[in-house]
Amino acid sequence: MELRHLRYFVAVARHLSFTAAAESLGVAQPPLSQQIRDLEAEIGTALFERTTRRVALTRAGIDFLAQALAILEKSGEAMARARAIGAGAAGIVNVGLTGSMLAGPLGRAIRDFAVAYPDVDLRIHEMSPDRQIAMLKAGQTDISFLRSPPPDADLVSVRAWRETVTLVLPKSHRLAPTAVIELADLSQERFVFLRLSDSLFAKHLWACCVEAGFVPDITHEVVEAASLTSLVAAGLGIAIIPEFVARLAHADVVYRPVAGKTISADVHALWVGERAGPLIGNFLALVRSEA
Amino acid sequence: MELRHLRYFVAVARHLSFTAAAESLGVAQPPLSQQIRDLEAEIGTALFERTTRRVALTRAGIDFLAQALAILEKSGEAMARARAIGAGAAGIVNVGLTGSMLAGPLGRAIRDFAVAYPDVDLRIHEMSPDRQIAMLKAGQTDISFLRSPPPDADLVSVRAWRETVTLVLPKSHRLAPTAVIELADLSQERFVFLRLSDSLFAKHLWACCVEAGFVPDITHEVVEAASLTSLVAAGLGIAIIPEFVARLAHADVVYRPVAGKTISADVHALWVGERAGPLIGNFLALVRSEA
DNA sequence: TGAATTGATATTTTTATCGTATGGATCCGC
DNA sequence: GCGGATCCATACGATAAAAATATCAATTCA
Repeated sequence: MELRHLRYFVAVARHLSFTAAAESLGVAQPPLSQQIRDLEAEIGTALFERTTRRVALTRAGIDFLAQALAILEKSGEAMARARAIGAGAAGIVNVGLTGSMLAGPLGRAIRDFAVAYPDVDLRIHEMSPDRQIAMLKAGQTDISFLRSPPPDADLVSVRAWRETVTLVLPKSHRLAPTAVIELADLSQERFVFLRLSDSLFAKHLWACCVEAGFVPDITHEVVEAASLTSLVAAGLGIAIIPEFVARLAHADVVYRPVAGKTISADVHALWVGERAGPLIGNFLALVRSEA
Repeated sequence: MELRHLRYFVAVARHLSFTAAAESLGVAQPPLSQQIRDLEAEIGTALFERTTRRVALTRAGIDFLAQALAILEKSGEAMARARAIGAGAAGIVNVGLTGSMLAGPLGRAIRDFAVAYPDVDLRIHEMSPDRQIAMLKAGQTDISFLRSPPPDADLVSVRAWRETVTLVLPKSHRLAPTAVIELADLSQERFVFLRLSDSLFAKHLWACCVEAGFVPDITHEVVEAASLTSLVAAGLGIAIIPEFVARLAHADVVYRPVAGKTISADVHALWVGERAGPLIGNFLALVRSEA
């Protein structure tokens, strides 16, 4: 049995006429009769009761009609779904990221993507950077967003958006009134950092401090980027955070740009080259257009 | 797209090898490649990622595999169902009858039929005789069982089983001790009858009485056959009932055969000739074999 | 009763599927 | 690193399946 048999059968069952059905199918009547005959022979029972003048469904035919319609509909859906997935308009995208990403273009991109591709299931997985890389390689996520990712032969990496950093000071800090602050001015400060063992971005900041001529005095290490601002507000030190995170303004702190050589907080997208479906490309393109 | 494409696709997806899949399908490898190629062209997206050395499903392919399996299974089921219905091993049978039938062979037949044909849905519709005939003609029931059915050009009728009648007397009745009772002996009795306007069988009994030389004195008319025995037990008259109904013995009455010319209570099966499916034949054959 | 309509049948034409032969690419063993 | 083996793709002739044309038989309706 082939789908053609079902298409022909449904046409005859709809019109209850071989002639009319053949016309609607765009074929001649004899091949239609022949195909129905073949179908009945394969099933082993008559689907139509035909006199030369009237065509009627048998009981078996009535049941088979319902099944045939369901099968044909399912076939069409299967093709449409595969086509949509292939075109990147349907499917699942698992996105790895750290919480501090969502304040920037990524947050907007996630929202807009859901609107643009309603048949795509976008799933967010908030994790530490090294776990993100492990999940990517294990195939459990499709794309990850990291600041300062390490080079890796298995992974493709492009910059998703440019971002710089912002200094966070307690309102009462001696430098709070100062407009222009350079990194070197902070050599005697006490710092609140993301945990160096977790955060690649924190290591990058540390390296920038060293390049500026001092080793930062890190008094507290936290995991969540949002915690940094709170600790600064509590007067436990100062912090350097990605500029978009500073948009979640806190009343008890002030934000100041870091003058001098720009400190990068750029975010890079990473994925496994071979498993890059069109969905990933579509999503990444949207993220970059938001920047 | 044809089911062949799905069969071929599933084979390749199962083996993840064109060569092995072709062998399992019993075709050569090139036509298999060709069909997969055609399928992918029609869908508009690749279902496999192939290097010359490795075959893997794409995301679209993974989704399509699940759909293809479901469609193929459904196709097989549809054929099997149609085959079963055509062979009279599946479907629905609507049976029209009056309650007094179920005490006889029909009750056993219904039970046994459900065992023999588990895929057949046998539905009982208890109705008055004229309503049964109307339902038959309207196509709402498939077969009916009636005593003394009227001849009808649209309906086919065969005797389903032979049955005679039993006289029902109150225990205290003057004839209760008598073993041999003829119909003519009852000319002075008061009778409980099924309603003459409803029951063809009651009309038949009335005619038998007239033939025996008297017009029965009908003091009560009821609809349910079971009510007859209760009324007799209450001393309101005597009754003549089909013999199988007498099997539901009542403590306050006695049952006596009617001697002389046999009074028929035969049950006939009726159906519409053109709409007689194999199921009806199978069911009727079982009923007759129970008799 | 005869014209018209409808489905079945016979035969030719066309299309599509299949099989064989072959080529290119990768992997594996030496 | 080289040669054989394996695997999928391509090309082409053979074959089978489907479609079209012509025609027939049966029924309906005028």
